[in-house]
Amino acid sequence: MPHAKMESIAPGPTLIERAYEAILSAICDGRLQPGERLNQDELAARLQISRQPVGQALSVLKSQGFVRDNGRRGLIVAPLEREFFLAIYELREALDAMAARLAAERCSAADAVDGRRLVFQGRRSVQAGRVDDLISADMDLHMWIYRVAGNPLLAETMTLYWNHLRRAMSEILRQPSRREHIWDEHEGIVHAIIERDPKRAEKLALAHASEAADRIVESIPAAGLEKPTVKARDSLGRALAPSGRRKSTA
Amino acid sequence: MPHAKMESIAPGPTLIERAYEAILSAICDGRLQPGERLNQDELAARLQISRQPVGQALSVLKSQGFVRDNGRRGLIVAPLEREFFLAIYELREALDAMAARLAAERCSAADAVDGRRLVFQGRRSVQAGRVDDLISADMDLHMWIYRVAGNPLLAETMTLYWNHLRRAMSEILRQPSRREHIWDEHEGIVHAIIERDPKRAEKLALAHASEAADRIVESIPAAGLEKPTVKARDSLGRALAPSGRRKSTA
DNA sequence: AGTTCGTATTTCGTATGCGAAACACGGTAT
DNA sequence: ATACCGTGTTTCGCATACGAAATACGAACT
Repeated sequence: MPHAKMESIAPGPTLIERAYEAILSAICDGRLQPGERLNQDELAARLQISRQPVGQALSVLKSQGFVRDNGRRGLIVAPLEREFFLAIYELREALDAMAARLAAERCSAADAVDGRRLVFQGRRSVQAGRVDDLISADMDLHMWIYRVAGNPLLAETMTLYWNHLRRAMSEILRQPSRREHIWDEHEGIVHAIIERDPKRAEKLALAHASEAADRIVESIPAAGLEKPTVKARDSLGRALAPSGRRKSTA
Repeated sequence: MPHAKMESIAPGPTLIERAYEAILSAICDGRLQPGERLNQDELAARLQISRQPVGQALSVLKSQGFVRDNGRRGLIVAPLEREFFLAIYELREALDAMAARLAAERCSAADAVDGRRLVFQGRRSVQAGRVDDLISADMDLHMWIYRVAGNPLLAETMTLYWNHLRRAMSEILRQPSRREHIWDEHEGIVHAIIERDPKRAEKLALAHASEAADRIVESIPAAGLEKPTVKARDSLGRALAPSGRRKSTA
């Protein structure tokens, strides 16, 4: 008896995946500071799990460049380095330009609706002024482009890069003057895509990425920016612990 | 007393890293077939280590797309899928073009010497006719471009992608007719870079990647290509075991 | 007091132990 | 003969145990 068409249910998120997500998000929004040391025991205690899944999650994060070996003394959160962000933006210029071009070739009517909505929501976030929302809206819009471009690997790769960028972004978005301008550019790109004008979409996306690169560079001081051992421990603990119940930092 | 300027010695490769390398190379050169199931116990036994480092290595390989979840039944080697390679080549077109352009802007005299030597060695490999050597020479040349381009992240990213490509490449290089042509193209790109002609380098690199994409597509059948459970076990075992002290690629 | 050596502590990498969930198989009933 | 069901086996995720290597600290000696 064929039970209709039914696929096997997905094996729920493992502790490894949950640890990965928890640590990654803590790094990306700054609750774990650049250069801060990561202690497996401590992370495990916060997450209320054993060291095993924490270690596996850290292995993956290391391979993705979010954490870095610290000699024989474990791992540290990757510092914010100018050259690294320059490198990311160089790649982003090439990939965003391509993405915009492909998106303009493949944009459907339904996609267009989504795009317009994202621009609207972005404008609203600018009004509201919360920095976290601005970052989310920015990411959402660019992810829309990647999705419409129809290349899953592109979306996946850029998701990683954007997680790196998020770490430096709250600095950039400090000055509210730029915010309107950013969304003017976004709107231009989206319109070019919706109107299926690949050339223009590509050109605008390239210019947008270029500008963003300039802004990043000036926002990151020459040397690595690692604030040594700030006591942001409390908010970290709360955010990492799935049940909210946390051992005090001692 | 400062003992001259002496940096701390690097902590040797861990079992995790060695397991990662061993499994990755087995996947990339086909000793582990697409779709083949990966058993932690078995891999651990072959490598003569415990399951722990094997599991960590597999976590990383999974995050990089070389292995894939197989429901609740562990992991399998990622099948060779047409869409995936199309996606890779789409990215590669953008990134190779950019890399060639940047390399042409930054190529030094010493770089030029290396580039010419790589072309020479490539031609020699074509003469010799060993497929493994051809793949290595191809990779080496493209890695040279990435390195000269001066973007470490680009080199790292493309290394990953090339490891994926290697899996499909031996199929392509079957027909020896193409080989000469490939190295004609390589030579053209290298010359453009050495002569510091970014426009031409970019154009040639784009065309080269485009052609390669076409070749890949026709070499991969429409559906996933997983040969079920071939008995390549013996060569695998020898190659994975650390005691097997010969690197064939060297 | 300053320096140096030895010991305790930290912390990772690795191995092993344990339980749960899915598969494989053989026996039984129809 | 075929369908079904219960048991044994496999295999993974997670926890814990153990040893090595490095640091940190304190005591003793000059």
